[in-house]
Amino acid sequence: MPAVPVFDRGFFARPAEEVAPDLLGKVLVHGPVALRLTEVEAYGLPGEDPASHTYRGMTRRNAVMFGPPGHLYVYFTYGMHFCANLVCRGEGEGSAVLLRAGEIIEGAAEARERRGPAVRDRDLARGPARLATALGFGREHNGLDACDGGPLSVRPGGADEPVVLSGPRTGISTGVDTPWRFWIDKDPTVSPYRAHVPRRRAAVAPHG
DNA sequence: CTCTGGATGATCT
DNA sequence: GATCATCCAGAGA
Repeated sequence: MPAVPVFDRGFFARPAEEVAPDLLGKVLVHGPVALRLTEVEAYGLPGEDPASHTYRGMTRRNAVMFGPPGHLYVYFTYGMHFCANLVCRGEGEGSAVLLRAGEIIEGAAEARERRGPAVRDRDLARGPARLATALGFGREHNGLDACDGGPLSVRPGGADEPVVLSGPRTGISTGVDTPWRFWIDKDPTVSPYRAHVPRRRAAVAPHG
């Protein structure tokens, strides 16, 4: 049987804003679950993109983003959610593409087991934290290589090139003028756009 | 569909 | 101490 073409490290060794639209329509595979990517966001370089986790330089959390391209960067946020990126550019640079949404095309049973029995098909991976859950990404997957022939890989999608649109990134408080969110036009699995809303934490009961 | 607010803890200043 | 690349339930239209 023919070998399945898999995206190599060179595919990711480019600016994230170029890799991001190229990922749309491609298939991200993690173990038994395969997902057709429908929405992604590019995050840029230290000192250049204020919305990027690498804006202020390397920390323990974002260290994987400064490593070689083609690896998975998983981070924990809002006290309960994981989100996943694919590292771009070259080692030491600090850039990545956030995986925001997709359509589950294989392993729907596993994805639903992780997401819950009542979740509709199109909502299984509609949103970055939902996508991470559906694919089973957690802390232990931070740094996982998508180019080493292991359980994580990116493969070609169908022959038809998707219609790609772009606009401002979702849920961020800075860098809102950079149109580095990319999605497939009219795809039902694309997450609804939400502007960032600053919110105060619920007031703690005053001493009693 | 839209809007609102709560959950919950790691991370960084 | 404030923020956070979010999700969910509930109310209203």
